[in-house]
Amino acid sequence: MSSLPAASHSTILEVARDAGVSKTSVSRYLGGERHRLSPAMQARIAAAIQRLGYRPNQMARGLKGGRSKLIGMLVADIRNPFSVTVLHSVEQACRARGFSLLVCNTDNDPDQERNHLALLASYRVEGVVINAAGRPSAELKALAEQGTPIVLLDRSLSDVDADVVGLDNAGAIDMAMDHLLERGYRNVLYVSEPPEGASSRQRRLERFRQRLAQAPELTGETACLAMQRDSDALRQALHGFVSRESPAPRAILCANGNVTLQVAHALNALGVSLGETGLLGIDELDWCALAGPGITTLAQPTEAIGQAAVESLMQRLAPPGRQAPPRRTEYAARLIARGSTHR
Amino acid sequence: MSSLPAASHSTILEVARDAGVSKTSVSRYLGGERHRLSPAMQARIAAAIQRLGYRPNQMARGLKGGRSKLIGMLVADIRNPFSVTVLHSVEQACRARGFSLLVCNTDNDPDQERNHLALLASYRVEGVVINAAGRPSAELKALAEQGTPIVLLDRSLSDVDADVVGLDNAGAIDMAMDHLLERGYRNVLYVSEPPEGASSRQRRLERFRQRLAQAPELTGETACLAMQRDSDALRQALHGFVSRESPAPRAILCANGNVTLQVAHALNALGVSLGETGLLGIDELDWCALAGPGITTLAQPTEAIGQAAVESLMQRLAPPGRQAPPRRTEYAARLIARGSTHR
DNA sequence: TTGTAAGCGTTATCAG
DNA sequence: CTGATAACGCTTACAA
Repeated sequence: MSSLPAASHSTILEVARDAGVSKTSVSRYLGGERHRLSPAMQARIAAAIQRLGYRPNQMARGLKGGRSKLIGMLVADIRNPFSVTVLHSVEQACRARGFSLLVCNTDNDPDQERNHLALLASYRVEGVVINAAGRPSAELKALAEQGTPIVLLDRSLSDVDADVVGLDNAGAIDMAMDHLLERGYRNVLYVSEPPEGASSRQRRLERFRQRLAQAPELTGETACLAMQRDSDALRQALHGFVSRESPAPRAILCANGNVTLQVAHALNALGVSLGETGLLGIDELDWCALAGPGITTLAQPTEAIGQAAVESLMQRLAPPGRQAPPRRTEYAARLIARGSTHR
Repeated sequence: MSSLPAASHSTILEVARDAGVSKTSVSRYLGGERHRLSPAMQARIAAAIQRLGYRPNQMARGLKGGRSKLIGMLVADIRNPFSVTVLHSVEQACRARGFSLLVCNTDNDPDQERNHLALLASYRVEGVVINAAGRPSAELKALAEQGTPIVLLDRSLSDVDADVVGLDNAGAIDMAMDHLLERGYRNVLYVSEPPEGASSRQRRLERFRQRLAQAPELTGETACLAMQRDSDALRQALHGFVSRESPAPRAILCANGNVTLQVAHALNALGVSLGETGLLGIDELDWCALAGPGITTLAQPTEAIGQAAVESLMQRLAPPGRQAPPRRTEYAARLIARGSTHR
């Protein structure tokens, strides 16, 4: 039994020679056109492939027809559980359709975002899923103009044609406020990261203010702060809110999972008791049941979002004809009530 | 101002024509050989590239020299925070060296693992970082035999040449046990997922048993269970442990972050008070300070692990000569003491 | 049913 | 310094 050196990768030509057929036939065999080959030839090709351990070179494959079979995904922060869950579902959806996912983490850095976009373009990705900062860079526009389908997660961008998939932000805020009101809270602090370019953050903030304006029985305020571990600014904002005289029961509404985490840390440090002071966060996290009496959350349908994103890409990939106008898909949040909103 | 159609991607040939030079010169310009071109030509090429918005096609690039500039990474569970943190650091390290990362999530499924490996091979990745199940598949061996550098995270594989980077598992268990002893716990339950093929799990379990055997003042037991949300088996095991008569103070040692999460859920459901019953988990999680009095953990140096993995790949990529034998790099854990081990 | 030949966009090897 | 020209591994008309 001779050990095969298998020094480098074998090519389609080698397979063809080994099987005593032409490259074309092997290519056909691989490209799902086996029905056009005689059984005998199929068998010989299969054997040769087996023998040589042949694997088609996707690079070469992509070169001719332009089918890289690659989808790119830009993630603003890969350590954010929401992003990861969506990423997970995007990857599965891609795989299910024979695509692979090239994942790029931007760490919320616009420079990296532009670089990554250029990179994805250079690998000729057939579509891009973007969950990142916001400013529509030249790179993004170039991609769009070249006809590469783009889908935006959670935040929309003016100025560039792309489908948008995400949460029904206004609906989520409504759901949160309804819950807090029902539980008897009457004074609400909305904590968010600075909205900046992120349309979803803007939308949530805006809706919160609308609700405040609409409900006379309610008072409230907002705090937009950069969230970092053990932020003094956050601690002070929270301290100010919880220590101020207020006859109305108080609650804090967190704009996303990261805010919830940092607020929970800060409240913990301040010795605030959850429930008496309400706490509700957008984004479900796997530890929310464990902190104090449990933290009430609004879960996003991450699975559906990821699938819809890929679905959206695929639709635009299929017909070379005229494209439908940009479309947005919004999903409703799901409330998970826990002790932090139980007075 | 005419709007450029920019229908498709422009090629090096188009740039060459636009600049009135040859393909070769453009290629040289791009390939870091500008010093061999006259300033005049450089300027014209730069202008043409700018004008056409040209981006080299990595696919075509990879075809000729075989340099795909791609590293593959197999992740067993992308929703595991430890994996994500390492992934993050691997990606940064790759980028810093001009490589991109093709990430594949296997969801702990050996089939997917093999498929993904074949996929990575087909994209001619120049190296692979693996953080996944274990059985050395034919695909993995093929990759190794073709000379693709492979580095294993956290678990080693007999039968295939690969560097291994991970935690000093025995040292971590020692650190944990020393801490528990120092805090006065004398009866320890070690909870782990079934070790199966995972060498690191085996190593930790084995060391726990050794420590038990070495310390006469200590009693203990182990529970190896599949961890799933709200597992009955886990709840029963924990219930048995905490409700049994025992004069010696009890503590639970969790083999990894997922175990810690599930154990924390189960203890919560059982109404066990943390601290009185000790709890210590391997892997630091960002909510550990928030659960009850805070959960004591052993943090893995995830950053260092990711960097070392890529470093390892790069070293084997460089010299085409004879390769050094497989090497293993182990890092020490760091103890973060919190209320859950304070009686 | 099978094969021949012409690219796909780059880089590398030669000559000028 | 600069430029033809031949690969690289594969797909795809176009023939036979």
